[in-house]
Amino acid sequence: MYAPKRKLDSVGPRPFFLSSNWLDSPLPGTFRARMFVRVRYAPSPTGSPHVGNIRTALFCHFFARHHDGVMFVRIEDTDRARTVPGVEEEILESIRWAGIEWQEGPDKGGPFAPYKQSERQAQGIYQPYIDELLNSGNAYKAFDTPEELDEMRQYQQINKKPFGYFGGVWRDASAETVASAEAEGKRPVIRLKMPRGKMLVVNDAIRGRVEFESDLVDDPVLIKADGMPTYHFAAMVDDHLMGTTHIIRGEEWISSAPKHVWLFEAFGWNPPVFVHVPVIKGKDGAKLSKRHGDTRMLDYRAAGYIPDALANFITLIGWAPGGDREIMSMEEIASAFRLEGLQPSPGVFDADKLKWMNGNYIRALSPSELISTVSAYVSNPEVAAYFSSEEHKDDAVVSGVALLRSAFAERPDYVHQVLPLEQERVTTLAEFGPACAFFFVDEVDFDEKATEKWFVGQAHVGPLFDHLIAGLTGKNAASHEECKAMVQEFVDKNGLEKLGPAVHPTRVALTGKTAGPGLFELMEVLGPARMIKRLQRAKGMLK
RNA sequence: GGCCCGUUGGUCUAGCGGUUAGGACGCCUCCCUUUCACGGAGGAGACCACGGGUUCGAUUCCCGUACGGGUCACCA
Repeated sequence: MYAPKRKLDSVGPRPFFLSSNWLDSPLPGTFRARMFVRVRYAPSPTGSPHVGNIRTALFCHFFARHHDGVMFVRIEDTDRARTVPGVEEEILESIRWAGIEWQEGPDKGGPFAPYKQSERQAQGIYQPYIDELLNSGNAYKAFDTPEELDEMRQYQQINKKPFGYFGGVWRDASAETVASAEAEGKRPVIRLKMPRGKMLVVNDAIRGRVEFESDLVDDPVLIKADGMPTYHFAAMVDDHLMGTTHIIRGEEWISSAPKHVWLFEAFGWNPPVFVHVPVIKGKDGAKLSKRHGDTRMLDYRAAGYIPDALANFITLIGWAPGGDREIMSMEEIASAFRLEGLQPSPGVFDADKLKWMNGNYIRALSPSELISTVSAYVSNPEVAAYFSSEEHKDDAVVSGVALLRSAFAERPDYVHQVLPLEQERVTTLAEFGPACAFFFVDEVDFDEKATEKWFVGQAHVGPLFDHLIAGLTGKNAASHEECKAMVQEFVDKNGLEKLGPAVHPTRVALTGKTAGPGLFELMEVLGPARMIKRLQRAKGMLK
């Protein structure tokens, strides 16, 4: 288990080089590599985390690991209406499955607990800060009704004005006006008073200096009418309070970044470094979302992906170690991870390449890892549910996995022999089901093309099966070599030039298919009893 | 529409002023071989979006244009 080398109590006034200008500083890379890092992963529990969300978490994790820093998780649940029960658990489960390690969070506490904004709000943590802003004149109460705001937006749209709230009547309303509105019992929101005529600079670690004209940035709501803070407010206050050194988040946040830097400015706080990572796009070029299908992180677990493979693959979208390296362990990525390797442009999620990578990871599994991995997979109820759903319906997988599951329980030794035979032929764990099914069923399903090709009009096949049945009868086991000798003997006696004409029909009789593991390996595992039965049944199908 | 960001083969990318523009996925061919797969060897595929500069020299630096993306909520 990874433990931060840095003591938590070292969080405090940050050294000069952690200012957002750190990129401009002449400090050599070696010095930067030792910089103190505290990063947060701040998801909102409004829906199942998808691969894009988890990639951000992965970046946080690798960055923190690389610098022996701290990663913490903070749940941004300030929108009560949109908070979905159970999602918080799913988020934690997703990042845990991805192999991410965090040192502080809602599940494990930490020096800055609580790590859930609804709880922080309940403790009154944000109150003094909003009061400070109100007192310093950097925030104001606005009493507009939703209808009025709608009207404003329509007006702006029609007149092609910049959209947004640029003050209305409340930005500079007199104390009396505000007081009388309050006396009427109206519930205001509190908005940040953005500066006018100023250039707001966001120092982004990937893009460098990004400028925004403050006149074009509207006044964001800080506190909603129900008293809850918005993301803009809560996240920045918390990032300051929790000692965040780097805000690693999706590129979709970049346009609200000037609001965030201004907030830090208004408080007189030293801002963290912003790192806006590029979005992940679907094949259609648009930001990855549910409608692209197969984006939910845990669906990949159900679909048979190895977490390390998925993690490896998605961190490579938008990040590269700088050479030709691609297949990298979590450790290797952590040690190679530098912000400089982050890409500014969005990347497309290529499911084919993911499959290739997953196949690589499956092949790299040791015999014991193979067994434990597949065993855990087939006993996971998520799997059947996933492949029974309408979008992913695959009966072959469902039944194959069920076969494997009961085989694990009833004849583990047999399964252990079977699995390695398909290891280099599958690209997902799910494929083990259909691929291995023939080992476990009483009667194999015959592929029509296979029987047509090898069971029809091939005079030597009948005698071949008889030969094998005769050779197998009375045996308890038949080794790879013995099986091969048997087939070879038939080939020699009948003047067949190659092994093929004997091998292929035998394979079809035994497995029902034309593709699969080496015939003799598979025969050894199958054993004489099963083979004799199958050979006899196949004999009856010859034409 | 405003603002912001981006642009190297279909996709992920290396490159950080001078390269036959490298690798990976996918695709094709061949080899290995009892099939499939793995593995190995090749191949097709990029006028480095376009147009201007700067420079002895630009994929690399600067400016435009085009195209793509992001964002414009009392959501995050």
